Amino acid sequence: MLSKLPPRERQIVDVLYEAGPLTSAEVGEHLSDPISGSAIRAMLKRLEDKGFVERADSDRGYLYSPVVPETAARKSALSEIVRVFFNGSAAGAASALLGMSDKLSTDELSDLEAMIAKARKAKGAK
Amino acid sequence: MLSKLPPRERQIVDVLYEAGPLTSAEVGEHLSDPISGSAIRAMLKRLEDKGFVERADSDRGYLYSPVVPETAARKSALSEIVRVFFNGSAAGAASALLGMSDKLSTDELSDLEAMIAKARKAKGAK
DNA sequence: GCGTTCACGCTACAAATGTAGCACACGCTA
DNA sequence: TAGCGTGTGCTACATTTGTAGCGTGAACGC
Repeated sequence: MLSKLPPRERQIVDVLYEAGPLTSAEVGEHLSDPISGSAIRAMLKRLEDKGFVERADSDRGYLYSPVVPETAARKSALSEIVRVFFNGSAAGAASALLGMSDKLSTDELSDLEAMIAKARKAKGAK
Repeated sequence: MLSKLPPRERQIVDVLYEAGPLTSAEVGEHLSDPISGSAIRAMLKRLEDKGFVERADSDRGYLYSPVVPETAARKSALSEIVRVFFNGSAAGAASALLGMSDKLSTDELSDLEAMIAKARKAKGAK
């Protein structure tokens, strides 16, 4: 689980999820507070040893990417928040999300309504 | 920010958010993998020094609680996830939340629909 | 008054983390 | 070939974490 990672390492895998496969140098660029290249490489190695990231050869050097599929990581992260901050209520979290950002497009709102309709339907069917 | 905390300390503040003000002993009870009482107290002290938790006297001993208001912590945590896993789209995250849990009550669904309607309205007004 | 039981804090210490520096290998170019 | 620039890894080291043990003082029961 990602939540077992120390802050810096967590930050590294985060940028990996955020910006896809990256070289160690690119990871550094995406970091808000920069550290030396060798420091990053050391982190990456530790993460690799722990099994959180994997790397592949490329003409530009090694490309690192997270091992845990993004969908699983998402789910895990969301569950965590729902449990800790919303008393287990996914709907509460969703609601907070809606209230948080005022920059939702009409399309997005429609999509959400569709999701809700679907959920309701599934419920009825059951 | 909570994301700067090491895993164990993070875990401690999490139970504090989850279960409100607690004594150090109670924190231990809420921990999935138990550790010694003095270990917990040491953590709590560090968290206090760092300014993440505060404590108040009570007849049953000190009661610890997070310093950062829960609403702020929620928002911060959600933003984090939205940025890392959903490319900045809050709607995407909300959608994932809906899809994740099949145990949403009709009431909750209605609430969400109301939120959406409100968001749409605000958008139109703007 | 005396032994217990809590609730705490302090000290100590092993392990993990965060970081930098140095050295090496490879591909290019003057 | 000698001299760069790049991309890597290894080693070392200070700091931080994670954890337990011991000592102390207050509260409680006998």
